[in-house]
Amino acid sequence: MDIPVKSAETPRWERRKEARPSELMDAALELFVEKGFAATRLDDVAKRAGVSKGTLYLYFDSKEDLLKAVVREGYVARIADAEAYARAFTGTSAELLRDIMGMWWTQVGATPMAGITKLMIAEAGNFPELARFYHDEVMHRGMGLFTYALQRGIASGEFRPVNLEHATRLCCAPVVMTMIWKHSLGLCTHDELVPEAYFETHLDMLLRGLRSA
Amino acid sequence: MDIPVKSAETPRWERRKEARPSELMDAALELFVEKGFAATRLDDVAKRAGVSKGTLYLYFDSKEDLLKAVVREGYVARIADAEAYARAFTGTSAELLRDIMGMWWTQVGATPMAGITKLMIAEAGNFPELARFYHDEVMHRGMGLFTYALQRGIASGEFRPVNLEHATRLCCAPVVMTMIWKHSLGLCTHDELVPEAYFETHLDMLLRGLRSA
DNA sequence: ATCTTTACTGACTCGCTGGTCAGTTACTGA
DNA sequence: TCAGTAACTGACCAGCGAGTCAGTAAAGAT
Repeated sequence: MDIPVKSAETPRWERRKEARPSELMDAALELFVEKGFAATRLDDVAKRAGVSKGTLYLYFDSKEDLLKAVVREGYVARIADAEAYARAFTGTSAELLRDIMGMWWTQVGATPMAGITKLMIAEAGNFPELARFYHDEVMHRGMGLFTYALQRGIASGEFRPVNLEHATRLCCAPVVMTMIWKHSLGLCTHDELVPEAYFETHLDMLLRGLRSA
Repeated sequence: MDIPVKSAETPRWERRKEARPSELMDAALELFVEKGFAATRLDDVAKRAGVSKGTLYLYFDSKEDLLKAVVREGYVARIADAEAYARAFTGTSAELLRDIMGMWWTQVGATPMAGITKLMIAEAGNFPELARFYHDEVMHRGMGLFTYALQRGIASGEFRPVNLEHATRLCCAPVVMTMIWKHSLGLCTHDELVPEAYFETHLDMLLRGLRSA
């Protein structure tokens, strides 16, 4: 009697214990960035990952737990790589600044991970511990890279002495703004901005401002 | 029998038709900025404004309507004022840049209104029309002020020719970032940054980068 | 004083969604 | 081939909060 539709064909679902968490986190990242944390339904996250909501709860304790996983996952070891790169660098400090900015954009800014920054800005008030983690482990260490390059240039006489805290922020602000823009107001405009060209202008202006002459 | 507590004292509530809307919008602004749109309860908004939720619905059709009112209200005519100021300005373009930035910070950045920017970034995806309104009427016009000052300086030979689109964004990014920071990750750090000093450094660097020499 | 108007209240409804769990089905290995 | 296991499903529940409305009382009119 049972209707034997698709019998012996592909099973209705597969067991894929390994792949599920990252698929769920990818789906969650997209939706959290797009709609915000509170406005995202877990049913939708599960659907986008191709599973049911029950499965989501096999891998994550709660919605907040999922958010934390998404943020921690996105951060990964990229900053540590960049730190090692900076320490080993032997060229001019101007080149180092350019490299750090380029790596930041190509490996983070131009990827979906850039959305995490927007997400943390939107949700910092509701998840203070998570915000602190992100601030300490991502923002602060990331900014530290620029501080290092600036300090290095000043020590060698390549740059004039400037307020390090201020100069570091001035390096980062245009890049962070561009990442945020892409995932917020930029969505409702036909944006002609070419980030790479923009950052080239940014570096040019910055280096003129840092010239020791 | 009725317990005559506070009889003949202050009435339980007052009729204040005129003041209610702005009081409600002020309360809503605070909570939206603090918790985000979806995570804010209208009961809390009403309570903070000292009324019941029913009263809120006398003045606003829905939660979304309240958000729109808050955003439009915050924007007000400040930009128009600044535009008039810029057109009438007779000093150097460097001074004009400094004035625009200073006015922006003191009249918006340093007030609760700065939170609207963060709010729009967080909610742009959920309210496209509102985001477009904010983009066109606030961001775009605001950036136009800097474009004007830069163009003016280039025309007079005070600044060297630069990509206007890029330079405009470079002027704004540090200010916008500081406003956003104040209302997000900045909440969980004992931030030592003095915005006024930071913007002074920003202008100094910027003007060195713009020097025509 | 008393009536009328209307700003305001707060208890209620109802849809929605985070979270649960008993049951189902794909795999495993003997 | 046929249990045994565990990954997965989806119907369900409980609580929450946006939005409603019949009733209340403050201010104004007569």
